[in-house]
Amino acid sequence: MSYATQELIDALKAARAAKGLSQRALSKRTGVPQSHISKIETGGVDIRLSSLIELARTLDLDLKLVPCKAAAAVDSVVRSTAPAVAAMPAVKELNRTLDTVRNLRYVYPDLSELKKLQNSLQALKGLRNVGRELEALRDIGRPIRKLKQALEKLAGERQGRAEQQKATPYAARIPAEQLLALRRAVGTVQNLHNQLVDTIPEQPLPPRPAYRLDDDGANDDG
Amino acid sequence: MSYATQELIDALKAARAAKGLSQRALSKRTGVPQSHISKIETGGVDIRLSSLIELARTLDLDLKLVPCKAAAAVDSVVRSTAPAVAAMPAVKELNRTLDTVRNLRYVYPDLSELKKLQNSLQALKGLRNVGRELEALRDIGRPIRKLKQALEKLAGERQGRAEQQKATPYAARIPAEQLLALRRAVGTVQNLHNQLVDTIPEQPLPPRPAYRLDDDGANDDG
DNA sequence: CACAATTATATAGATTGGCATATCATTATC
DNA sequence: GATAATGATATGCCAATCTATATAATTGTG
Repeated sequence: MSYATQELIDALKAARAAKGLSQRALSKRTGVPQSHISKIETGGVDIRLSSLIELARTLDLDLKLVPCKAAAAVDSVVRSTAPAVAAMPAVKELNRTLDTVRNLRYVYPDLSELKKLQNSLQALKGLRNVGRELEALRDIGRPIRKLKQALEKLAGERQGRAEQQKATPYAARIPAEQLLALRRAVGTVQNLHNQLVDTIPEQPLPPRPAYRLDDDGANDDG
Repeated sequence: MSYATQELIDALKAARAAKGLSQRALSKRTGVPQSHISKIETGGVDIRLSSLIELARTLDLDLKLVPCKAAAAVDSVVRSTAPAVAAMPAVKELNRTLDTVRNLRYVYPDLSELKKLQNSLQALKGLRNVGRELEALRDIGRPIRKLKQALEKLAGERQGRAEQQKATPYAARIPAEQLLALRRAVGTVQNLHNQLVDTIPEQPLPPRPAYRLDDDGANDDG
């Protein structure tokens, strides 16, 4: 496989990872079978143009033929658009929430919902267009911070009562109400993620219960 | 074939045409068989990435994967590099010569050498790096303008003599000397073209007779 | 250890890629 | 003016390889 080819394939792979899409999820969106995506990413197959374009489109990438002379300038332009997002307040909010979650996970390391939440947020961070979703991100972060406060208060109370905390299954360590809130948060994040990954025919972003409706989305599995 | 695919193929085709390369010439340079190039350009075949990259490379194009968001900016950059050439004095000289030739063709519409010359000049215009060849272009334009003057003088003389101009074959309407000069001009232009298309292992540009030496070059046929 | 999700492999079928050649256009020669 | 010749592009045929369906290996989780 030529260098240029490898470079393109790597870019595709990176883009998929940045969006937090699994090969299967990407497959569903593109119509390109998952097994192909696997081969493409690993096996150095000489992919056909239609497949490449399908994959690129779904990853919000455009395949362009630019004069070599302009290649450097183009790279510069591309670089200048991507990290612009990183400086925006939306990402700051996102990072803040991510910190909160990491903090929570330190206290509740076995809570799978927290891990899921962290992963979803991380995936969200990889999306280019997340920068415009400040409000949505605040709506996500606020309840999570509230949740953290509630849990801290709870921990304080429990400390007084000195219960047998280790024996109880970890999921039971926090009241059902908070657990539900947590799951709702995961759902909201993944919902937003799906919205941003690209316009998919699904219900708008207002929080929905945590149960599944379909399995088209990326990673929005239980 | 998808729209995006078609667009890329068209771009390739245009790039080839702009370089004045025949399918066969491109084939020689890329290793991609001419029959494929034909199929690619016409038959809507789902070309493989390696072929696409080979063709692109030879046409001085880079295949880039850019975020859709940055696509417009990239287009702008590409546009801004290409026509920069169009404003340069070298291109002005080229256009001047082209005008002269068009003018001549109006008077001698059947003279195949003139058509060839015009085509060669047009192909030259499509080359990115022609902008640096002001002197060479002047060397081309000067004899052509001189040729035109000579022919105009000749036409004036003939008008007086009132010969049967229509009956004589068109090639005979101008004296052998001028015809030779014309052919020399064609050769010079195509020579320069070959030089610029990209560095190919051939003799340098000093004017050579119009006969063929090999068939590797683009269009440097008789 | 079972279960689920993600990724990799195997075999069957479709299509490209390459070779030889046909078609079409233009030029040269008689 | 007809015909041959040169060059450019398009079309059949066959091997090579990609794409697709199904399945297996791998990894993480409870």
